[in-house]
Amino acid sequence: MREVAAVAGVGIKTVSRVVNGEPGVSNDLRGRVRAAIERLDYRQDLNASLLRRTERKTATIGLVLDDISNPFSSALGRSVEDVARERGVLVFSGSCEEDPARERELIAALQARRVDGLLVAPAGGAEHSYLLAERRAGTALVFVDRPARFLDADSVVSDNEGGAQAGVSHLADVGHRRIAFLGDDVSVYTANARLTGYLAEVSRRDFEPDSEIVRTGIRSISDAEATTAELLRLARPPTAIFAGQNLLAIGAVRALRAAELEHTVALVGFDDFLLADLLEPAVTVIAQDPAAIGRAAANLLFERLDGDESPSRHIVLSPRLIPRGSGEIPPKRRMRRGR
Amino acid sequence: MREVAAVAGVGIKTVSRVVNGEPGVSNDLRGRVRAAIERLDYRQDLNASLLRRTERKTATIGLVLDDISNPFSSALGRSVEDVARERGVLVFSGSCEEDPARERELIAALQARRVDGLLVAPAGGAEHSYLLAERRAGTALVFVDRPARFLDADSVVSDNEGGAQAGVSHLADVGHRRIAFLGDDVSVYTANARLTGYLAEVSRRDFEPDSEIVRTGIRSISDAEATTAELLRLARPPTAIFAGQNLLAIGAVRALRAAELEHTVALVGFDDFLLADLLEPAVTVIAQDPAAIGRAAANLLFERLDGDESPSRHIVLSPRLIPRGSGEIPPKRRMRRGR
DNA sequence: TCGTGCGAAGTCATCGTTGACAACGTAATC
DNA sequence: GATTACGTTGTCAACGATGACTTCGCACGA
Repeated sequence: MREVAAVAGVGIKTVSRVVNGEPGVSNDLRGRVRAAIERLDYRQDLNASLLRRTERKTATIGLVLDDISNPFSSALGRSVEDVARERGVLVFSGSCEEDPARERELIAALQARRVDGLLVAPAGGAEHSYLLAERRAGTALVFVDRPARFLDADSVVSDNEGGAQAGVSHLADVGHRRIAFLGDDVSVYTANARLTGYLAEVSRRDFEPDSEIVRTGIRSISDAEATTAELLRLARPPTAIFAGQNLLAIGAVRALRAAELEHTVALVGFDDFLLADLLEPAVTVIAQDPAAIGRAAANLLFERLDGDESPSRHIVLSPRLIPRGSGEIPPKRRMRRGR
Repeated sequence: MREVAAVAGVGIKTVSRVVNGEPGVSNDLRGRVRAAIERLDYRQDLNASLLRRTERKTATIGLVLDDISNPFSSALGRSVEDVARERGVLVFSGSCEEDPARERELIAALQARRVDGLLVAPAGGAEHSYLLAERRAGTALVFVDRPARFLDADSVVSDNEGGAQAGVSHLADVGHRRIAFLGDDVSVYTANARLTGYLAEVSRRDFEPDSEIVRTGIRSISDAEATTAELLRLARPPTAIFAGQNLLAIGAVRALRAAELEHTVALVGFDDFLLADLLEPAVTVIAQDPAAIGRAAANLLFERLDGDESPSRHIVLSPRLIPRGSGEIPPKRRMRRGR
């Protein structure tokens, strides 16, 4: 900057004024400064600039998700990015893999870089009172996909419980009485809520509860595949499966295919996924709208950054049942293998 | 920081030493400083810190991709993040949507924040000589998925041409002579390379070239679906389709299904995608390894940041043909609809 | 002629932090 | 006892930039 000033033959402050488009610079000087900037490839150092500025904003936010390569997360991330871009804000993104320690590390790293706001999908089991201090320090904070624990903060989530209940209800309407549940660890908020919805509907319908067909702690496609295979080998196998997450539904499809039962055992999954409609049978899902969740969360965050100090808001989006075939398979008495 | 120093009753420099784990602080003082930090919820301001430091590193890199919500991109992004995390580096990510202007804007925003390095998948048509200045200024630069234009810089790409050629060759081996090509705009490097591979193989085999069945400028699932439907309605429809990208293969599947030709017309896609193996027929693909590409690019970037000044390196990863069924359908004489 | 007002440009301190260096106290050495 | 050495701690300037303020020149009206 000093160099630019020297080359243009002006004071350093004038360069600052030109760079920031402030008034009070003659056209002559403005031109000379512009030329010097061009010639020297000068780029303003935003970090230094923001250090000095009164309104200490880095025009930067942090996005902490479970795993940005999950289709749900990446769609959400993309919509956050789009909202941020409109405001000239850049997004740091990080995956915490359901590890509370990793979550804290990530958030600390983001804090150290003085992000203006944080969008967080908290890891299962994490506890967020430690964020109180950050918030007092002025960082906006919105929880996304999952609410905070022990901290009163904005959140944007799906109606997981209602969605799961609707899914199970759908299966029950077709005639199923023995519906298995596949879900992630119950320490994960969404997994727990969906399990709750499942149990609520099972009990509302007076189905025989059976812990043997309620499986939690399942995280990956291959976990889900193995567990489903196990379920299918039970003495009294389920006639339908409710999968609590996109990857788990995919794993269930794999296992059903392997057992050639995809047209026999019904399946409803939480989360829509690409190609669900092209499988045979097409997979009935409770679809969330990740882009809408991300957009809503980002908008909320920016409202807070703009100074909205109203009490915490909790936005709940309703997922939508999309019947496609796999959820409409009626229960059939079937022979157990080898009997 | 001043506050911390006051509370601990020490000089500000001592606080700095404690925060940075520098030696030469007595245990007594170190303890008091730690306590004060804890009590005041002090967080070091990395931006200010890095401003002052001699080795001016922000421990931050930028990742510019076409669209981070694309499965290929998000897998790549995730592996970059993992490599970065090991080094305590945070990742800014942004999507440029094949828009060179957006790409420049994004890169300028990243530069203004003084990222240490950039990983860029350049937009089609973009030209990168403007990055010369940045690189002179010390920013490391690695191109990923696509090489730079008019700039000598490291790159990590797949062998697009070879992969496409192998895919077409595979179809030809099954007996196809009339193979359609679906691809993005040829200004996009990968699309162009894959088209080149396609044309090379078509000409090597002395197939009748026919521009009617070579379609470019296709970007989305729905574009691909519409175009495929069009191809199928031709007087002389192709007996096989080569889709130049994951989304395009999916669109082609949709159209084939709609026409009930999925078992009649062969299909090979570039890029693997989730569930490709569960479709009926399962989709034969030329699989890239996005995680490996991301990892390699990130490692290269960090080597450069560590001071490696050797000439530009160009890493080329070979994609792998995965036969699954759709690519092994032999050509059949078929009735045109309504004939 | 002089004071006034105004726009344009520059000076200086400062944001939070660290590098260079000085100052201090204590112990070992001559 | 004076000198040297060393480990601890503090002071100061500076990183690149901007906010508050001052200075300067000029036109204007009394």
